[in-house]
Amino acid sequence: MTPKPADARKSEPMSKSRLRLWLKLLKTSGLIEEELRRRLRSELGTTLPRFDVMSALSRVPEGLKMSEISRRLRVSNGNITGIVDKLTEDGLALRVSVPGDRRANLVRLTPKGNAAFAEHAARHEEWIDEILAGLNADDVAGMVLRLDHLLDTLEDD
Amino acid sequence: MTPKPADARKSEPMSKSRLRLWLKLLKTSGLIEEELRRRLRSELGTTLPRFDVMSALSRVPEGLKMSEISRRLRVSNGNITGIVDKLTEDGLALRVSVPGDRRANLVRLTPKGNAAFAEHAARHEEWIDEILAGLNADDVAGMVLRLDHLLDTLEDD
DNA sequence: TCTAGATATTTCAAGCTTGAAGTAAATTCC
DNA sequence: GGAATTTACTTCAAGCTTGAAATATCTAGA
Repeated sequence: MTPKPADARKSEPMSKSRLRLWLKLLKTSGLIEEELRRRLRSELGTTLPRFDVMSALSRVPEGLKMSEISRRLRVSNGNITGIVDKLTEDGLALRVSVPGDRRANLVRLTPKGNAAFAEHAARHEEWIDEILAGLNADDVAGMVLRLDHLLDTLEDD
Repeated sequence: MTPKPADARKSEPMSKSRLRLWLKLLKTSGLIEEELRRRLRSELGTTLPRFDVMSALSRVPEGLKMSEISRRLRVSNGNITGIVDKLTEDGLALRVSVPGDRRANLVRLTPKGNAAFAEHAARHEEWIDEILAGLNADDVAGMVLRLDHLLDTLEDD
């Protein structure tokens, strides 16, 4: 990790600088994610996966199919089964059968789930604001531009 | 996820744009990480945590203490115990006692471990180069600048 | 010396995650 | 209609991850 002089970097192969970029990206998102997990746990008694599922559900009052949740969150079906089970045990979500398709369920937040998530989402937004407080509007806009470009290149497979 | 018109964004509170930035950052690193995990698994029969531990060990031929590995990788001590156990079972790493401190062990790559990691690291670098192929030298440099700035603000706690 | 505290590691329970295999129901096509 | 395929979901084993508790050892201070 000892930084080389700037002029040495220029002659470095692209693969090395891309690798360095990846390591920085990973470190950055890991640090932020770790902080969020800690706060979700200690201040709200929940976890990031549950927060993510509730977040997806909160956008669609009529509910989402299990497979739709896993598609949106990019995680496996089996994973969602377990998380929705837990949310259901805690009275935050429920499964509703889909008329005309006995294979599927719609998962929906309960009123209790909605109230809990409203609170969680507000706290989450405050935390991000605090964690990223060192970035001004230009920093944020510049970073978003770069990330959009990167996401574009990633998403055409 | 429906994008608002650009002029609507300007009046949006900073907390919202910081939140959007975080979601993009998370998505980006998640997509790349997922691809790396898949390839480590299918092409090299290993996992990201093992790769990370071997990577840390490969930089220090004389070995690292368990606690030093967990500090560098920012994961818990108990976690490292399990991963080093597995690497040891596979003959890729070994524990060496530290003269003068019977509490600690140095963990070291075996010759087999070194050979395996050299191969893994080369493939890993190729994959990153391929995954980030859409970014040219300027893109990479610009992104690194932004990330360094963000890391600076994160690391003064 | 003795003892309080710090350090190094392991163990454990609980939870997340995946990919594969299994069940059930719907759809397509001959 | 009936067989083959696809879709929806659950179950399971294996592995990662954490935080807390348990051991063992070392270190520093009274």
